[in-house]
Amino acid sequence: MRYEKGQKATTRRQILETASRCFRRDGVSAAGIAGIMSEAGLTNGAFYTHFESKEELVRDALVDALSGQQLRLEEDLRAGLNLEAIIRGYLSPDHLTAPQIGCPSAALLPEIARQPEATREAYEQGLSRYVALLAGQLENLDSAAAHRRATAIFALMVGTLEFARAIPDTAHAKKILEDGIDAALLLTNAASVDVLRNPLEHA
Amino acid sequence: MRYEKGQKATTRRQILETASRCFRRDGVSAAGIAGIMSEAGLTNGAFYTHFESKEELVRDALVDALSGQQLRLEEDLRAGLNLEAIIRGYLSPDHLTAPQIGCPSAALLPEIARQPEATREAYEQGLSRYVALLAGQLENLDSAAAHRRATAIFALMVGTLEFARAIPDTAHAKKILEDGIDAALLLTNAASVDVLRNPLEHA
DNA sequence: TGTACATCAGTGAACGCGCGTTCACTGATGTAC
DNA sequence: TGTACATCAGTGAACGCGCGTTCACTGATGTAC
Repeated sequence: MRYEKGQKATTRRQILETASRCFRRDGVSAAGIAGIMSEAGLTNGAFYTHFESKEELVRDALVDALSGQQLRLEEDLRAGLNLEAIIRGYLSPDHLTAPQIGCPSAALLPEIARQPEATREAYEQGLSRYVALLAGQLENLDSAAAHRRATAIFALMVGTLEFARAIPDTAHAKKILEDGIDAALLLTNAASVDVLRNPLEHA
Repeated sequence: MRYEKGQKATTRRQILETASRCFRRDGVSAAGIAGIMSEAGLTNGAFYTHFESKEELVRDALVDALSGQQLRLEEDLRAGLNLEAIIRGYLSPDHLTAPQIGCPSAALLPEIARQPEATREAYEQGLSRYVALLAGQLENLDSAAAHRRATAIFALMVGTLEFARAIPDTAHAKKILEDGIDAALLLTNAASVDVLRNPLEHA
């Protein structure tokens, strides 16, 4: 059959979004083409009409997930949420239990480190953009320091969510999320290491 | 042939250590039994003399890697290293480029979250013991607060190392490690969130 | 001391299965006349 | 307006391959007599 104009682009979107979900849920190497295609409502053969290889799908799906995450953050900021609200949302029980639609970093980071260079470059760009958005919310630091601090805050958020997802004790997992929130807020509010080492000198 | 007494235990150790390296290097689902066995100098058939399944190997290899990490930390502390030195060692270029013999959390966390409950329970125990050791180094906080802070510091360390490993730009990766060190030290030295919010009140 | 046998860690081929990828084919729709 | 043909997204079987796992077999050594 011949399909309506735009049909191919729609299908590609569908595959991309399904793959992005499958990768975050099952891991990149554990998620197979046939499974992704069938979950997208298609058969395995159609895959190569849209992508050259699994490697290309991984890269495109990662880019898609990263830009989705960025867009959601931009919306949240436009809606007036402050950094504390962003952090609380990220380290929430909802995000804990929904890796398949959540942060691609928290779901895939060590596996991204094992991907080909092109994929890792795409990741680096997505990460930098996201960190830049967070850095813009740190008003008590100059631009360079804010970027450095935002990198660490996001690393803390990712590591905390990964811990909480890995352990089977749900109550303990939620406590870990709380610990992460407290420390992230501390990093958000602290002006510099020096202030902490000797608060009086900076009074 | 019949082997000397203790031969079987030695071989099991050899398989375990090889597997532990392969899992951290390639990921759990990407590392295969045949590859691990051949890297251990054996053939695939011998595997089931020592382990019931890949799942059991994963769990045992993870436990082994976690206890190895704990032992190394205990040695470092006995040798007089303080928390800052521990953090600098963890977020060092050497650790960045040697995931196969490094921290199992940084190499495997999202994949651990997808393992069967028994494996995740084993991970939770290993993590708790490690965090408890770190907490013991936070002298400016009471025991409960130290444990909570240590959890966050370790999450920051893990997240930072994962970021640095994922991005292909080595110079940028090393900057990220530095950002992680600064923030981790800040969390190490800060007494509480309140101090940071209003330093003067606590003078 | 010498010989026959039991032991069992390790070998290597084979099992069914799912992987990523290829390809001849289908068939509804757009286009040409 | 009606008909013949070209298009091409999608189908589904098949490719070689490696996966986790099984199993009949090997053969050096310990043990029994």
